[in-house]
Amino acid sequence: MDYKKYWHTSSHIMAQAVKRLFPDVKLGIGPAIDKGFYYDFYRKEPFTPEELEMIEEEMKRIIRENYKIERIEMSKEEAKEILKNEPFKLEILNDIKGDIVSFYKQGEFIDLCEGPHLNFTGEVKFFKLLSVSSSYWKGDEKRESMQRIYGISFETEEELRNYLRFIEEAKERDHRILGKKLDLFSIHPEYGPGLVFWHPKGAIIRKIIEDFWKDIHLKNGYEIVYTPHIADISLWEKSGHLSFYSEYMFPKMEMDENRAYQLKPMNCPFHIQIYTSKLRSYKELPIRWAELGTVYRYEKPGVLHGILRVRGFTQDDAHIFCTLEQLEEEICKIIDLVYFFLKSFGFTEYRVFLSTRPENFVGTIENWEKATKALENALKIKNINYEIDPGEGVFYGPKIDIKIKDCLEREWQCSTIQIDFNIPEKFDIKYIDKDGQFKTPIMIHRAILGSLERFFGILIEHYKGNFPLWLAPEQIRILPLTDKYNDFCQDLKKKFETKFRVGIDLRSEKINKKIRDAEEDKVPYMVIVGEKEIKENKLSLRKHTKGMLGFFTLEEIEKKLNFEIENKM
RNA sequence: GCCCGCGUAGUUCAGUGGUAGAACAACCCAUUCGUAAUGGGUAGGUCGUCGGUUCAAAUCCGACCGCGGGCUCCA
Repeated sequence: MDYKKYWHTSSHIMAQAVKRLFPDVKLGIGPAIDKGFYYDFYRKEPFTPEELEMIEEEMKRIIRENYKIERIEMSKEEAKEILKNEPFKLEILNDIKGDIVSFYKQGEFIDLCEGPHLNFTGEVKFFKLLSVSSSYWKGDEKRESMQRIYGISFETEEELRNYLRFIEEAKERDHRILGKKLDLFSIHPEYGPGLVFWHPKGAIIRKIIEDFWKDIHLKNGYEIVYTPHIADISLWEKSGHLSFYSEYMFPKMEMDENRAYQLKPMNCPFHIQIYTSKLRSYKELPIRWAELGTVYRYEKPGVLHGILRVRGFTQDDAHIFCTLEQLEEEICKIIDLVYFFLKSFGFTEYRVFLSTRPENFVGTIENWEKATKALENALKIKNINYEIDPGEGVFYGPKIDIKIKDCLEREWQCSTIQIDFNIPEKFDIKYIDKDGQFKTPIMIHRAILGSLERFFGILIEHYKGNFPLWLAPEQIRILPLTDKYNDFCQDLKKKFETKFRVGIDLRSEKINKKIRDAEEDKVPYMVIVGEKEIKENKLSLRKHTKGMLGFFTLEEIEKKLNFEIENKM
């Protein structure tokens, strides 16, 4: 089923309804999007929920009236006459190349549009208008603010219901809500919007991720480095950040002795300093330096979002210094590492993008082509399907971006592999080659998880807070049936504690209440102890969301849990 | 940054000009129970901040800060 066409027609039906109800509203654009459709209208006031209902009713009428949808072609001159009262449409008309343009007409409504569309308005069966928001005309903040109405439509009522349920499901997974409920992190806007405070339960997950990350990097030919959070402003002048990145940088800190320091928005200039601390030989290359480097960027107020978009974050950064000949193999190795990490966290679906040379770039076209070729070859060697994003590379080099799909099929970009010709030249870094000549290495920037903050937010939503055992902050909670068994349970806790992260609920509550609270805290395993367990020397094991598993010995439980942890289940 | 909406107890929310409320959580007491909420009590709020209107402001108006939905941007 080609939903693009379906949704595009739905958006025209919505525009027709709006035009009938509010004739003064001017039309913008109304495309189908990944999931649904929208139409931008120019109007002073936003649409109210009541008006949305009116629009929905009118749309139902248009669908019932079942107009034939006709494609009409005409010259631009004729089109201008039809669109004389639609300033935004006229602007689009002027941008269109060629002399003939197409319109689509249904009933009294006609719209400049390339199509394609359905044949009749009655083919749209079930729809819902979802939200209203504003957007800039042509995405340009200097232009008019349009009112955008989003909607979704399907052929069957069931599909519509499923989609609405999906929206509800996504809300339940919201990392901002789960983060608060599960006591993982907080943000204190009065003391710093976009700055994340990791609570003990969130911090233990971060520690596990960091340890895993360091371990795997050391086993894969990387060396770990640490660099400062601030440096003299001159470093940022030299790197070029002050001229091309200053709008994202926190203001400099003026000091005495004529010095000013700058909080780092990126780690690369620091790694370069380590590189230049001595003379390098070709024998050392490739050099792979990794750092969980905390950077600060002054993101615009409106773009902050939970811990997915923040102002202080820790990148799982690495810089690889290598020769052009080594480039392809290094990229292959990075891709392997990316896939290994993503799989470990339960992400198995990816989309890969190769971004090529943008209009503004540094370096020679020859180098750009070599680097792009290297990225492309690596993808081919790895047999990876990829899409090309023409002109979307960073100004200093081409890149590969890997987007992961979470369990709701939502896409997130974490991993990025960027080739950089610029910075090695800016800092004039060299190595001595076989022939005794000084040469400039190529640098690769790469991040796998992206940032720990964003990745953690994605993980929370992906798992809905039900972390796999290896990540769960509290792996087991011991629930004594009554106070009588508290001492026994305290001893049991000591035994488990040598191998697992264990909690205990000693409140004089009923077992049902203790279970309910443990379930709500999303603790993977509950061990319930009463008369029976002590007598038979077996423990009652309950799994989160699954319920009672049966009776097991301490050893059996340890073995089972260890297996799950080792396999990251 | 722009458009719109919102800001009341730790949390979720009620309260539209006249003495600040509920539930959950916390604390205390009672209860000792077999796989998703035992009962009772106590404590907790300059109603985001500043200013204005008014005899009187959580409530009306303005500015600022922040949050949310989008736009733009991005790890």
